[in-house]
Amino acid sequence: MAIRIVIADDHTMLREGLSQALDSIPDIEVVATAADGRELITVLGEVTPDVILVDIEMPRLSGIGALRKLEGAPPAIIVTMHSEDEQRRKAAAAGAKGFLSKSAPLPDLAAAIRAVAAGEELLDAAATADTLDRHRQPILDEGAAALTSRERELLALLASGVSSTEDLADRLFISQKTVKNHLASIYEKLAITDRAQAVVEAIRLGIHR
Amino acid sequence: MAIRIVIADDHTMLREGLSQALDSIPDIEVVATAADGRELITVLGEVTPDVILVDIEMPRLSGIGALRKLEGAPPAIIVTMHSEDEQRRKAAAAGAKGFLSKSAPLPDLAAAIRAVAAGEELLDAAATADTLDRHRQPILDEGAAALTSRERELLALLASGVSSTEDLADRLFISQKTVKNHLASIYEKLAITDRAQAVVEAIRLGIHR
DNA sequence: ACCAGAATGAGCCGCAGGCCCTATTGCTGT
DNA sequence: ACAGCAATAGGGCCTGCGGCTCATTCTGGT
Repeated sequence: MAIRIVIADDHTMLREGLSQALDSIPDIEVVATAADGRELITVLGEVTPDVILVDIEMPRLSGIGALRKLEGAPPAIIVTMHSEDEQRRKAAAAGAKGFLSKSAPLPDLAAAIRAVAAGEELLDAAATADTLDRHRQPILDEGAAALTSRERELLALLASGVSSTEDLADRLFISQKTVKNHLASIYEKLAITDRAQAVVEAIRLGIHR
Repeated sequence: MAIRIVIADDHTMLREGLSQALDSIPDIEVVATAADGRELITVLGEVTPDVILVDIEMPRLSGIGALRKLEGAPPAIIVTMHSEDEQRRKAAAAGAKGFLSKSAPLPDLAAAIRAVAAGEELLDAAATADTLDRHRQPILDEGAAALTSRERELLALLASGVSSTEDLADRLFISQKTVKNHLASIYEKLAITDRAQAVVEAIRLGIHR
């Protein structure tokens, strides 16, 4: 269901941070990480993700170097510090399907992952913005996409710790009956049975605040 | 309660990624981020965190440059790409209280934040490992720290979507009665009243799997 | 003009969940 | 030897929650 990705970067803070951030996006799942090119090659022998994110500058074996050795590997997005045209050219030559600066906002990265997973390319700097826009929306599972705005509000409140029917009703300025009706509707759409599971789903789907 | 921090780094992926990762640590709260030195100075005029994480290389105004201008600012940890002694010296001269490589593991960063928040310094490379070890443990609030291992197990199951007493009992190989007793004990310790709130707390405290 | 769906509200009912109390066993630290 | 606590289990009580059905109003799309 979710797009499975592997992240390769030698800086643990970026690697782990990005890993958690992307994992919290409902249609993206980080299945493994690697600290350098060789580790990436090893990891790709064990798991088969849909997309790989690769830093250029890494010890032992660079991202570009790893890509050259990886024939028939999953589509790669090169993530780099300084986005110079020279590097973009090298990345394309090494077989990368996408190219993005580390200064790019997270929603852009998510969109890039979806685009590449869908078979598109993000190499031409001029066309990138347009391609990204076409993949802005997260691919939610059926039920989650069917939630109405009021249902999302209620879910967000639940996920913030407001659990009783009375409190929910007060916060939303509606009757307790309506709260229960909304909840029943949420349960049906998300295929769950109670508030505890609703909180789990709300957080998994990133429905907060 | 939690240690309030601000993150300054020009690479959005590291900034946002780290922000989410650190925010998920129960005793750390990211209150703001900045994309360069000048933004950092502006931000510090609006919020007063306990610790600031500062990258060295940033456009417009570098981390070191910003620190020099910030007299009486919160204690800073310099986070850098290449941890050379030369930079470490400059950071110390600019008034930084800590110095850490971006290749450092996240638990080390969390420990460094706790150490600096507690008034310690992490400038001497030789003493760093030792200081970090003294701050490995997250400062949980009273209730959370008082949870027993069995209670944590139960909470983790709850947070994974197992919500009914029956299912919980089956998974833990205990009677439904005992499940209810454990839950009651959890409610008391965390000052909550039901399973939905328990899930919220479990995830906030990072009790998963 | 019409229909589908969102948002609101209600009644009814059965059971699970939360609350209070008690009890036994086994481990740990003093 | 003893106190304290974790982990286990049971009984009773009562309310809130979830399931089922129905009704009204307003909006947006065809």
